[in-house]
Amino acid sequence: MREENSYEAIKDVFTEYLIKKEHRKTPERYAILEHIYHKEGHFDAELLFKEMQHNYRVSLATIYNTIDLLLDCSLIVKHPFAGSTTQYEKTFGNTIHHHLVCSKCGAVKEFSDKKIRSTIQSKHLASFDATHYSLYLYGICKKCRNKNK
Amino acid sequence: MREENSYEAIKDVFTEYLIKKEHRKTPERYAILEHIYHKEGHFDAELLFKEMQHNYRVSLATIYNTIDLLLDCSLIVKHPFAGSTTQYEKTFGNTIHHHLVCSKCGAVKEFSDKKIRSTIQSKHLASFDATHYSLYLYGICKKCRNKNK
DNA sequence: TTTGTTGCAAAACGTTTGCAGCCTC
DNA sequence: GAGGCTGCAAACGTTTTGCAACAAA
Repeated sequence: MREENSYEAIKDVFTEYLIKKEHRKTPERYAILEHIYHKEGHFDAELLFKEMQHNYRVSLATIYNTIDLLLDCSLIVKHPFAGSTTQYEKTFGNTIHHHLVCSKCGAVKEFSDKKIRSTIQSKHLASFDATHYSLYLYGICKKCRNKNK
Repeated sequence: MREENSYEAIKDVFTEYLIKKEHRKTPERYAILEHIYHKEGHFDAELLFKEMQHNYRVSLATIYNTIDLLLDCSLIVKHPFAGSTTQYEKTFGNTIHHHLVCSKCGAVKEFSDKKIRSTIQSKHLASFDATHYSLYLYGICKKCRNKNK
């Protein structure tokens, strides 16, 4: 299975990271990683907490702790969207996409553009190993544009 | 003076926005806009508050209020960098640049790439009027790369 | 066995809100 | 003059922290 394989690879990345940093490989950390990588879309700490309560008992504190680790090893990214909670997203296994953010209503839409993608990916910086990127286009969405005419 | 002209233009954008939205043109709002547009780099609400205390008395509440307005009319953007406070940046008057964010140490560096810039800018989306964009490349900076060898 | 990690609850912190007075319009 | 805006301080809600118990190494 493609998905199985890719999740196993992700798990290995995390394991390597934990070993390198001399952090412990706790079941909670893997449960959180697994949960994140088996769902789609953006999430915040509390959403994980609520969703996971059905299957696996973890405290919010542990979720925050694990989110920090996952950010540190780039398995998730932090988004700048407005709103009270910080939004995250997994970095691998997604169709690579960009975000359109409406400056008026805050709506976030995703799109994908091959040319933009390849231009960015082909950029190699001497002093920086880029593993992934986030692109946000800000503007006015269709709905808001029509509203204020 | 080039700078004077461009700041005046920014001010006009803000004024138009305030009129359109039927918000009042208060001295505090213009003072905050002016302060932001006469400084370089990223900032958060408290930094503005501290810096402005020397010249102009504004409350933190008003700063937050004004930041919301400036976000709404796209004169500033919100950044997704890690850290306790939300970071903002003016959208005009900067050399257009992209951000390199080190996943390890959190350092943020700026760079500029003509090809990336023009590819993104030439993208026209039917249902979305894009006014500006933010690009973040995530990876490991030189310092951290050497450290963990 | 050692010590990092967890869960819980309390604390901290950035941001928002309520309200009285002020100042645009 | 009316009502939006400000400053202040209190409230809110997310995230962090301290601590005792637990479990990975």
